[in-house]
Amino acid sequence: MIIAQVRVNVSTSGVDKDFSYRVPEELNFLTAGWRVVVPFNDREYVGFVMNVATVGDPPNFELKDISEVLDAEPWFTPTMLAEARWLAYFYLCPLAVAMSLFMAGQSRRPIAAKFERVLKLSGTFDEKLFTRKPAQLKLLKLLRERGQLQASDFSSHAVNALIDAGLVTVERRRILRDSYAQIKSVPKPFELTAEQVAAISAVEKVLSARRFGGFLLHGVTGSGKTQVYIELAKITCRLGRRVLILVPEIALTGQIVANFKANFEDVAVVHSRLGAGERGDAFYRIRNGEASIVIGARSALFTPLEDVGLIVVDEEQDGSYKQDDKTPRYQARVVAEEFAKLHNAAVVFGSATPSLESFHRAQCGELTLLKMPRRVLNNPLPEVKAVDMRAELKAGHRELLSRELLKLLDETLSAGKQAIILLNRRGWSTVVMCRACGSVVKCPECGLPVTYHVDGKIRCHNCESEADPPKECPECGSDKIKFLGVGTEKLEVALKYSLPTARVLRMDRDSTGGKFGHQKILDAFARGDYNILFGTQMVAKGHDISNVTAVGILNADAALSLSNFRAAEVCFTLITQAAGRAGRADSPGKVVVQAYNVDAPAIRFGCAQDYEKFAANELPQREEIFFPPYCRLVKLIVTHKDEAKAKKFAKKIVAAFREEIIANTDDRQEILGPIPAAIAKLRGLYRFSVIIKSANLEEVQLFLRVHKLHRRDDVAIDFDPTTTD
DNA sequence: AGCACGCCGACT
DNA sequence: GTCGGCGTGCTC
Repeated sequence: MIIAQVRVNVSTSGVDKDFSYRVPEELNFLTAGWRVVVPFNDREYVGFVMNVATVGDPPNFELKDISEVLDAEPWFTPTMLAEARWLAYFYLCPLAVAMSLFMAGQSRRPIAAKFERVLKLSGTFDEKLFTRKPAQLKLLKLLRERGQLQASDFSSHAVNALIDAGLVTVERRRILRDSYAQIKSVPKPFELTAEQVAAISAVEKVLSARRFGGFLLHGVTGSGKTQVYIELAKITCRLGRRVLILVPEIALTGQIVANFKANFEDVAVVHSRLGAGERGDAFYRIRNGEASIVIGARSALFTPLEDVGLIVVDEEQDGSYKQDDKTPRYQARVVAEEFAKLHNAAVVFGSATPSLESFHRAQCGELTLLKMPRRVLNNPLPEVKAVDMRAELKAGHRELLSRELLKLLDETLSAGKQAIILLNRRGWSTVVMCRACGSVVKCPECGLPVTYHVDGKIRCHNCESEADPPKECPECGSDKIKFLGVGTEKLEVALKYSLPTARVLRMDRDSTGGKFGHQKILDAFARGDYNILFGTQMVAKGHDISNVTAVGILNADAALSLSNFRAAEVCFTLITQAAGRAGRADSPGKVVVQAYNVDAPAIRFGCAQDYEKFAANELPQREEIFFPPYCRLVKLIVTHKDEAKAKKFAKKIVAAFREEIIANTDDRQEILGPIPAAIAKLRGLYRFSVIIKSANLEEVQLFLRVHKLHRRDDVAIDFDPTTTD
C-alpha cells in the first residue's frame, strides 16, 4: 500500500504534524511537494504531500484516501520545502503556515490559467468557394498573410465553420498576464566607476565559486548601485543561475524593473498588489524556468525560483522588509541570507544608509563591506542647510515653510527646475486635542491618536477606521476641540497659498490607490506636469528624476520624539534619502531641512550626509543601552480578555525567563516588561508586551519551545520587532 | 479550523 | 436539577 504523509493546511499549532493518507491507485504519481485535497475531521482541506512511501503492513488505525490533486505538478520544489522547514523552525510557526507563504495568498483553490485559441491555416483554399461567405474569406486571407491569429478576434461562427471544413486548426495556448510587460527602456550608455568595478569583482569571486557570501554595498545616493546589481545579475545568468532582487515596496519597483528589463529578456515581477491571476502566471513562468530574474517585495522570497546564485536586498534598511502583522513575523534580510546559504548563493545588501545591524556586521567581518562613496560622473552631493524653526518663530515667521525654503522653491521654479518636499505625516491635522483638559482623541478600536482629514473625518492610521470628529471632549465634555499638527493635506493648502502659480502634486497613501498609483504620480511629475512633488516618505524613494534640484524636509526631527531606540536612525535615514533626490545630473542640488532641534546628532549628520560619523556616534549609545545591533530582540505579546489575567501570565513568562535563562547563562540577556502594548486593547482583548534582549537567540528560541509559547494563540512572538512597546 | 467532551457557576 | 459558559483534546 502507498501511504503519503500529508501536512493539512490548518493554521493552528494543534495540527502541526503530518497525517497519513492512503494514496489511491490513480494518484500513484504523487511525490513530496504536491498540493492535494484530503478528508480531515469530516471536512475537506488542502494538504501538502511531505513524503510518500510503499509499506507492507498498514498502521493499526483506519486510513482515509487522498481525495484529489490541486495542480498539474508539484507546487513545492525540494528547495521550497527546505526553505519552509527552516522558516517554521527559526520563527517557531506551524509548518503549514510557513508553507502558505509560498502560495502567496492562494491558500484555497488555484486560480484558473488563462488560455487563448490560436488559429492556423491547414493547406490551401479556393477563394471562389467563399464568395458568399465574406467573413470566412477575410479570415482565411488574413491567416495566409499573418500565419496565425487569435480566435477571439473573429466571430465564432466563421471560425467554427472553417474548423469543421478542415481548413483551419486551433491550438490552445496559455496567456501569461503581466502588467509589467509594457515597461521597457533601452540600456543607457555608461561607464563603470572604479568603485563599481571593485564592488563587482569582489562579489564575482563568490558567484563563480558558487558558494555563499554576504556583502554590504554601502553606496551614497546616486553612486550607481543599480548598475552594480545589473552587472552582477549578468554574471550570475552567464553561470546559468537565477537572480532574486528584493525591493522595499511597490513604489520602488517601477524604476528598477525598467532598468532590469532594459538589460534582460526574462524578468518576472512579484509583489502583494499583483492580482491573483497575474501572480499565478508569474509563478508559472518562474516554475518553468522562463524567468531567470525575479524582482519583488519581501514576498518574492517565496517563489519556485530554483538554483539561485544571487540575492540582492536593495535599500536594505527599509522598514517594509519586516513582516509584523502576521506569523511568521520575519525580517526579509534574515530570510534572504538564510536562503542564500541554502542555495550557495551570494547575498548583497545595498543601501546609502545601511541599517546599523548590517553596518555593525560588516565592521565585525560577518559581511564584506563594499564602499561607493562617490556619485557617478562625479556629480556633487547636494548642499544641505538646516533651518531652526524655533529661531524662525522668534523672528515672527509662523508659516509652515521657512523663508529659506520659500526662497529656494522660488529660485528653483524660476530656473525651470522641480522640487520635492517631504512631510512624513498624512492628513490635515495630526492631533485632535481638547484645549480644556489636554486629552487627545484616540481611536476607540486601538487606542492610538487619530488624524483629522480634509474631508472633515477623523481617521485612525493604524486600523483605518473613520468617524466624525467629536463636538465635545470625550474626557471632560468641553467643546474646545482643537486640531493641531501638520499633515500633507494642510501642506497642500500652504503651498498653494505661498506659491500660487506653482503646480503642486501630493503623494501619500491617500493619493496613491491601485497597482500603479505611485507610478502614475511619479510619471506625471517626471514628465514635468508639475513643479513640486510633496508628500510622505514615499516621495523620497526609488526614483531618479534629473530635473529635481531642490528638496525640502519639514519637521525633520518629528521621528526623534518617539521613544523608539531606532528613532535617530530613522530620522537620519529619511533626511539622507530625501536629500539624495536632489541634483543627480548636470545641476547641483540644494536641500533645506526644517527642524526644531537642529542640534540633534541625527539632524546634524543627516545634513552633512555623513553616514559613518552618524554610525560612530550612534553605535556606542546602542551598546551602552544594550540594544540592536548588540543584541537580538524578541517581543512577546500576551493577550486575554481579562486585563489582570493577561498581565499575570506575562509576568509568569518574565519570571521563568529570569530563573531559567538569565540565571544560568554566560551570554548577556535581559527581559523587560510586561508593559501595556502600543495597542493596549484590540477586539476586546487586552495586550501586554514583554521584550527579550539577547546576545544568544538560540537560547531564547529554546526557552519558547520548552514552554510551548509558540503553541498558544494568546501569545504572539515577534522576532526582530520594529518597536518595543 | 471546527467540533465534541467535560467541568463549574447561575438560573428556571 | 439543568443550561450554557469556555478550557482541553482530537482530527490520518
